Amino acid sequence: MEIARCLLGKMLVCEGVGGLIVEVEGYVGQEDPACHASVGRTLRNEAMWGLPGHAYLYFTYGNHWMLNVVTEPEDYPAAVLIRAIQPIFGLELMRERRRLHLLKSKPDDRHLTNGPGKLCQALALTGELNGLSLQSERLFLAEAASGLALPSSEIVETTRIGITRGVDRPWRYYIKSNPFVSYPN
DNA sequence: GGGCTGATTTGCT
DNA sequence: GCAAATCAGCCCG
Repeated sequence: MEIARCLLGKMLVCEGVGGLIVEVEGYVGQEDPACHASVGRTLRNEAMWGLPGHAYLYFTYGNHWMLNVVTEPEDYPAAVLIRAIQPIFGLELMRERRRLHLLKSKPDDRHLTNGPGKLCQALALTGELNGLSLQSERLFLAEAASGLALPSSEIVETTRIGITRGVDRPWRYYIKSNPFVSYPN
């Protein structure tokens, strides 16, 4: 889970649109009942068994793509789900893609990227990018401007959400008091 | 602001 | 067939 914590505060950019990672969850190994790899190696979760530093993208609930960062060496399935980012670049494009103005609720930039499905829509991340390196032209993960790691006093550790198995493991991390975190405590 | 529910497609048993 | 690492709308207060 060390890597999950390190990803907080890092910059994620896809074709000029992106922001700072503010919320993540770790899914580790076949023994983790919430990890997609718990069912073994399949076509869907193949990318998780691949090289670290690459993307694992999957589709769920009929509408949503989810972005994960593969974290362990080849043949050990583990990844960190990016649950929320703070928008920095390409705000206008994000607003267009999210179509907040068409929703009933009042437009609020927090709704651009405060959830794993929302941020994929805002950055236009789909299965097309599955398995891609996170140091590629299109999709890029970089150090935050300061280059400094976040002090642990700024990180909140809780249980993962939106799952039905392995709910006890405290592998969700987010930046304290950040307005773009989904379901802050 | 919080809780509940329907939507909708894919991958896997 | 069914469950799913979600989201938005609706109701309530």
